[in-house]
Amino acid sequence: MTKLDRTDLKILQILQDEARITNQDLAERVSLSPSSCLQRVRRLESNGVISAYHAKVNLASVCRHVMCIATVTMKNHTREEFRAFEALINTIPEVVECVTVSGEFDFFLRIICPDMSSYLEINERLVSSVNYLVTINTHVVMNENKKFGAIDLSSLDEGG
Amino acid sequence: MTKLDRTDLKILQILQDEARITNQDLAERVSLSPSSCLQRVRRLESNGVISAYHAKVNLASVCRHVMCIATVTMKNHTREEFRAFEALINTIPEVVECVTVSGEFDFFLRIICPDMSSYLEINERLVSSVNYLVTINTHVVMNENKKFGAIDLSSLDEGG
DNA sequence: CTTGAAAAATTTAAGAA
DNA sequence: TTCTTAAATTTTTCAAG
Repeated sequence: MTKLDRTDLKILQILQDEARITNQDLAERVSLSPSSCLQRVRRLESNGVISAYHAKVNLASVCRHVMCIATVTMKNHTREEFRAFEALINTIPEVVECVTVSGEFDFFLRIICPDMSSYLEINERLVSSVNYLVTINTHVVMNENKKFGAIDLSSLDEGG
Repeated sequence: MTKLDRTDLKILQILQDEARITNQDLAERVSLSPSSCLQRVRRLESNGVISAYHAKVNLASVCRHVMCIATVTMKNHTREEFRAFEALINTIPEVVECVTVSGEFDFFLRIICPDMSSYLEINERLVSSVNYLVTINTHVVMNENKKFGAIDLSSLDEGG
């Protein structure tokens, strides 16, 4: 783990929300010269502190779609079945997120697909993956109240 | 809703994962001249098709933290209580995502905070918001199997 | 949409705090 | 080290076709 100083955190905070800011503007915002600002950004990139830059696309303007969140519970908690399920997930592009969790569920999935009938197909593939020893509950996203974008790094640093 | 042609979709697909690509390189990838490529990107931005550019920060390299997913069920499904809850969500930076869903739960929340004790504080604030007429179930994220980044636009267009 | 020139930004290198 | 300055390179931007 690299040590990050206050300036690095400022850079990260800005780039989280304005990833295409010019280096000159960024340098000014953090009170550095452009070259030393660039040096820090490059270091954050090569250290993996910044792992990627994403454009956020307003899907509604591209095409109709549905977003669902599915809770998944495996009947048998063997390593093999988990591995098999995770492997399957990675072959389905509509499954855009998968996390393993503690508690009554094993996974949360986020699935984005054109309509409910295509959702049902995906659901069937997921359920059949481990010989139907899997319970999936689906929740259609009706509204995105707060979207996952930037994280307030200061709320993490100072003990929330 | 703006009409998007094949080239726009290619641009969106690339920018989703490589938001800081230079316009020259982007132009080459989509077989356009730099100036007309830039024109398209600017149009996508001003139409809101591209809503933001985010740097993805590897939180583990910044500081210790926990990510939780919480399911929320309101006892009373009145508009006022929903509004109150949504308003509260927006005052808590550690709640980085909130969606309204159909099914047995009303909301899914994603919460990122320094540790479980700060999580408990946030939980208490959420529960007390509507006179404790709210049920929250917490799931600690143990592993991020597949992270939410780019969406395969072709899987949406062609009927999944 | 393309070309091509002007303006701006990025990147590199030399050297100071 | 990390920073700044300054020059060279590359990119962005805009006008004209």
